[in-house]
Amino acid sequence: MDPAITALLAPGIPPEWLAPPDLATARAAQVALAARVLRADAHGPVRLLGGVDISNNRFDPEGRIYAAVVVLEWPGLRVVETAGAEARASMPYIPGFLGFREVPALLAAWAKLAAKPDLVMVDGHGIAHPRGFGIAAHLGVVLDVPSIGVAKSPLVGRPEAELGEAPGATQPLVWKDQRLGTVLRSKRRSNPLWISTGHRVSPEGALDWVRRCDTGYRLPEPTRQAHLAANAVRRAGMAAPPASG
DNA sequence: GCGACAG
DNA sequence: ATCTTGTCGC
Repeated sequence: MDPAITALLAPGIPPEWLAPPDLATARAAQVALAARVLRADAHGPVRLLGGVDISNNRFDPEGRIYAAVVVLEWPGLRVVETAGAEARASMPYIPGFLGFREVPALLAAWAKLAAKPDLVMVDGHGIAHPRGFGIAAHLGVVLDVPSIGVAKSPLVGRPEAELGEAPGATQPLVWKDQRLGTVLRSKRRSNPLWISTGHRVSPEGALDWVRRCDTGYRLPEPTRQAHLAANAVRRAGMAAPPASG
């Protein structure tokens, strides 16, 4: 295990839990770690916003994962730093276990940042997950950083009522009598975003932050920039693009 | 038992 | 997730 990465882990997070040997162990780790998720706004002032995403090749026999972390100033939403990393996938994509596939690569990129974000948006679900531990909650808990899940399609739960067509329309995202987040039509004629608490951010707070990061695209700026950055990392075949402004 | 199933 | 430019529709 890379010491640069284990040094990032919050106290009480066993490094070996990042890459469980089998799905049964992975599931147990999710249940244990989900107990640490804070579903309320419990964070300090936000001056730096983070966005993370990964990119990979459809049929790369090497199973390489290219991760990117972008840091944006708040307010302003300008990208002030970008970090990338390449890692081997420890497991294939399995719905419900995305965190184990992508988080290690994200941590490797995170370790390269000069300044860490105060709050991060993740491409995927937070607590809107079978065991309440989607990738946004996963990253948030292992780093103990406030996080928000911004997914492009559903995993569990549904809008409380029919979602309006107008841009800005919302519906509470509910599952098993719990409000986990919000379904948001961020853009006209686009499929909605599935926003949920990751860690240290309430379902309502998560929606507020996503709305503050609207730049006219379907995705909020942090996640949108992270997606572009991850693709750039992969196409360049490099793991450490220089910081930009 | 069967279908659903983030990226 | 990714292969890919222009094109159709609102």
